[in-house]
Amino acid sequence: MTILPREFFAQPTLTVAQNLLGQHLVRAVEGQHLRGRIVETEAYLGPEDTACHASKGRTPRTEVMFGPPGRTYVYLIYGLHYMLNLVTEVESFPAAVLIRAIEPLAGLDLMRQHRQRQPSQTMPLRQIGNGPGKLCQALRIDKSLNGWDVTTGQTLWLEAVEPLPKMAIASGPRLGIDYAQAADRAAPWRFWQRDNPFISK
DNA sequence: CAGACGATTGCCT
DNA sequence: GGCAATCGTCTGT
Repeated sequence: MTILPREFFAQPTLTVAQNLLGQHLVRAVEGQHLRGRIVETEAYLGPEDTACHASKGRTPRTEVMFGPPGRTYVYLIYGLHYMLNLVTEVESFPAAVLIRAIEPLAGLDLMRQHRQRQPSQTMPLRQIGNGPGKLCQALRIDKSLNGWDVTTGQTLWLEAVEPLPKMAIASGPRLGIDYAQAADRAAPWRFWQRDNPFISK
């Protein structure tokens, strides 16, 4: 078992976004390891990318993206949902990869418990982590984990798996960024594992 | 300090 | 397909 090191994240963001597909995201909570395979990501490419929060400048919220790679950027959206990003590139270049979906592998009961609204029925496996807000809820990720260093192997980290072959990776425009300029809206910077049933949408 | 709004989700018709 | 939920962050007064 190898924990993804800082060098993995200190690369071009489009490279990291594709290489993250298939890797295991692990969250330690209540003495358990909740584990999911990353199956969908989106790249946010820094100050020139008008879809990237950091294009608006350096603010308290975007500060962590200006820091070293290998840390989390976690923020609240719509007052309801947390989003998990991993900071990429060299320090002071503000870019990150949004984790959009995971395929649950271990700790399923606790993940379901985190996601459950009515405890009466069992949530289908597909719906546990097939969206950026859903996977944060399943893994109990909130603002307290913003800025977390994922290379320490504690609390939240990534474990290395063989990267997917290029053939297995599909790409398309990013979602929910109507506020961005046309060219940025159209850029195919969302990546997912082809034919995987656990992607969002 | 008021106002606008968002890298979404789930429920309703 | 439409739309409400719900609040931190940012902007402009």
